[in-house]
Amino acid sequence: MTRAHSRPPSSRSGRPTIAAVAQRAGVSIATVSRVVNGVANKASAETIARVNAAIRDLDYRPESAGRTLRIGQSRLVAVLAANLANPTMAAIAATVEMALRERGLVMLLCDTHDRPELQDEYLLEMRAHRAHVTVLLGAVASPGLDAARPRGDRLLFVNRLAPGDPQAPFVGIDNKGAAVEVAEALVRRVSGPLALLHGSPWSSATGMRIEGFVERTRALGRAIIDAHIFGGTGDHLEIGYRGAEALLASAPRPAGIFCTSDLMAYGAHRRLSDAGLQVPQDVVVFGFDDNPLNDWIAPWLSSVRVPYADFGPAIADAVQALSLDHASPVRTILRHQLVQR
Amino acid sequence: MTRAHSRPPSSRSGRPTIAAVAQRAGVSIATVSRVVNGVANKASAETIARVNAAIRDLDYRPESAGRTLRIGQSRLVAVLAANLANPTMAAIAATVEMALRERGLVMLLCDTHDRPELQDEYLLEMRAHRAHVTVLLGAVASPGLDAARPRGDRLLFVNRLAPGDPQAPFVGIDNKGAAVEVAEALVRRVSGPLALLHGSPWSSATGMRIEGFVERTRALGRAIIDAHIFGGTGDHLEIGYRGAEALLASAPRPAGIFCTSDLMAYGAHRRLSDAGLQVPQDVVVFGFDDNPLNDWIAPWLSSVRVPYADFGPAIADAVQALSLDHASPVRTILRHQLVQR
DNA sequence: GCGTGCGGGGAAAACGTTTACCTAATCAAC
DNA sequence: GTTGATTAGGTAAACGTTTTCCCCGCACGC
Repeated sequence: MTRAHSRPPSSRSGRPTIAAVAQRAGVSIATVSRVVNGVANKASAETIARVNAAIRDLDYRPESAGRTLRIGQSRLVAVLAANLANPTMAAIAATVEMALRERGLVMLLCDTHDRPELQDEYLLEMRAHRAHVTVLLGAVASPGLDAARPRGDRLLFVNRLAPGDPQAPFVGIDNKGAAVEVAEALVRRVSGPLALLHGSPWSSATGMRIEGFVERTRALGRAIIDAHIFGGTGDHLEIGYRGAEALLASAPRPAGIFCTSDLMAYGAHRRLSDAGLQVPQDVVVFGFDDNPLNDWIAPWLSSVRVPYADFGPAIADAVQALSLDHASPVRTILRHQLVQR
Repeated sequence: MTRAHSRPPSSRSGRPTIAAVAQRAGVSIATVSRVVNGVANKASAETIARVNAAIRDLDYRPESAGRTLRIGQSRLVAVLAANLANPTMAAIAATVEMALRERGLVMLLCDTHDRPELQDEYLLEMRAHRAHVTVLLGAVASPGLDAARPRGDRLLFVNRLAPGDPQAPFVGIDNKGAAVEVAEALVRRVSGPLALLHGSPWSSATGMRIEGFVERTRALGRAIIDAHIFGGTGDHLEIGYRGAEALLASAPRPAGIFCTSDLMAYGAHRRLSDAGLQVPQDVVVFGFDDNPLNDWIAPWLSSVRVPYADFGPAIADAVQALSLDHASPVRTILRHQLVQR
């Protein structure tokens, strides 16, 4: 049996702990902690140097569980994305992650698949991890969401407003304004009735896109053919395909179509191509999001470009504002841009 | 009236703790813990029921930091993806997340952008979080990676073999075999020389794709025009575009092109379209990955379909095998499929 | 001479779990 | 009736941090 010292310098797990660093630097663990966290006026320059040397020598990095337990807050920022298969969401997630990292935070990314039960499960899980802030990248109404807000969980809504609470912290674009611009552009480019293609409008983003487009189109004296597809799997690609199919049967056939998402536009385009129609020569198609791949694979698609690169910093800033000053009403509207092809 | 007991039932943070549950159920915290974790033969059916009732009443969920600290292992599975902007990676990440969730694990997803420093930073961060396993969804050689293995970090390599250690736990497809099939298909479909379009082959996946294609094409007596683009940003779309440009200038112009990724194929297609060429009528283009959107937006593209839906379960299984039996050599080869369009 | 403030640093108490021991009681087997 | 195993449950010690009190020494103003 090894008659060990009073305390082994590194834990049984084999990792260096703060105690090991303290021992090597010849100081107390309190001092090490203060040096690591940069507490001012609590250590001489010489002590700081000694501690940092020990940290380097031992390859020490503080364990997050210990800190989280003590602080009651982790450095994890949970991002609950509605659908990772959507390239726009994935692109936003990537920029968010980078921006958070620069601020010393770590992104925890999940895919809720737009399902309320999954969203609720994740909300609880993230609470258990004492997430710094939970970012809902496309929230869906759910019981767990209703429960989370009064409980004091810090939530940030992105793209879609909080269901039932338009005042909740939000980062996104002016969906309605953008849809108005789409209507104006389509009226300018084609004649005759315009088509609107969408699924169930239960999210604020979809709702406002529809609203803006309908209002402006009517105001400009154009008829609207509403080709909504409710029910089914809710898959945007399929909605687009089936919606376009319905439109092909309508007379007169609309020469301009507004789809409430790029994915829907992809689906619609597929059906139109199958029917031998050229986009945009025979029919102009507008999507929404203008995901980063469009320039390469959908040069036929007009869309509303959301500034995905700006989302990262904007969300990271909002996250920090939210954790510093709980009362501050965060609301960031990013600038979109019409892309016509 | 609150008669201050010896201990408040819920911590100052306002959340119910295991102590609160114990008090309400009239048992010790040890018993609550055992019930929560399903330890057999340590609680009567009646006690279990009482504890569960208390848990429901208080809306209790164990805090992960406490558990992690005690166990020395968190339920986080870190996934370090090389490039989230690639729809295939995003799709794989989504299936991984779902499969892990079914096994009670949580995915922590990061984007390394194929940069060694970032990968190293994340490896350390995940170690600090005591990640269950770290999954490298496209690893890149780096000093931190070399350091992590002897240290005992549990690593799982997906798609690309571990740089410098082909024996390390791996989940992926048979890249070389797939590339052989591509060569055979192209030889069958077009005549004349074939083109190979790729970037720097520092990853095993790219390397084996090149190897398989080159070997088989030569064996079949066809010439190869190698249009590699090294340097630059390394962006696949751009590589494809510039590579196609080089091919347009070559005589004779190849009637079949193999791009080592779908993204490259997108870029190439864009350049070919600009030149007025039709795919696949004028030139057959093969990509690799066949990401889920191809059916909709790239009906011109032939590709190797990786079974992204199978990755989730396969990776989750590997993660569990790795954490149960450290010695077991994990190696899963998933079945790919040639998709010709 | 005396308070007073400040720079520098240590001891120890949490934070919320899990689990190694212990103790009783019950029950089957001899 | 004594053993020995098994079930049921409690006590208390970790796990690795941060932070609140302390203490000490020294300079400063009076």
